[in-house]
Amino acid sequence: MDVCQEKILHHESVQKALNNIPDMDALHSITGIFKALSDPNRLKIVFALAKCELCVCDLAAVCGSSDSAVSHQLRILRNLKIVRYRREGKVVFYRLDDHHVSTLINQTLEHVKE
Amino acid sequence: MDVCQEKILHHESVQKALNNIPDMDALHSITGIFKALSDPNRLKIVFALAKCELCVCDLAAVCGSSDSAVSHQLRILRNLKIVRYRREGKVVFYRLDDHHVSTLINQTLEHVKE
DNA sequence: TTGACATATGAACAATTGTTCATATGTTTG
DNA sequence: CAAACATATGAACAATTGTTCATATGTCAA
Repeated sequence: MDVCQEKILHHESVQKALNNIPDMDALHSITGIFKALSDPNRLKIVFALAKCELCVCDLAAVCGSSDSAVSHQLRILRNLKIVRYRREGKVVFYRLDDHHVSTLINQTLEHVKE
Repeated sequence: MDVCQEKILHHESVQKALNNIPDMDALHSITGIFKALSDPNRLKIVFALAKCELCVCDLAAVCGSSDSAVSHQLRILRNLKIVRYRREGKVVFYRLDDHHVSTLINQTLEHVKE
């Protein structure tokens, strides 16, 4: 009812805005990244891995949560190509997939500090 | 049980990682920003406002959702200092509070494109 | 003041999320 | 091969989230 087009107050601006909005696919890719970084434990994982390579139970110690919980979180980060891993015997080492993400969180740190 | 300290495999790395993790307050400030940007409609709002100032019902048209829903979302963005507003008569115009956020989403766009 | 309009907000409900627990997979060592 | 260990995963449950609906606030014009 109030989604009705007749109600738009500033047509040209709305049109300009609409042109600037990425398509649904891109939109969901971006929200995926942000959602991944919106959980304190996952963010801890990323901050930790920004410093050095760590295995699952190291990360569990860092986060103060269980191996299982961390493993679930790591899968999410893996699927989004935020982290990659390398197996060495029984141990699986995780690290950041690229430096984009550290840049991202550092930039957000700046925003927050003000 | 598996949070036990004895299980840590790489003590020095864990220590180094722990030193790199911001305190809880900073951590929650950052996750707050990311959480805000992790909703498709809020992200649309931010992309829209990156282009020009818009009122609530313009934004509703852009997002394809109700005025009320948009207003609720705008409060979240307002509380996080992501957007600011200006009243002109009956109409309230929103715009981005600073350019940090547009930088942030554009950077994420880059990450996603690869 | 009254009515119309733009926006804001509280309550409630459905959908999503993160954890735990149990169990499975994969790897090394005896 | 079996046992021990590191990690992964599915199901289920509690907590959080985004929307809708009803109503409230604030502003303008008559």
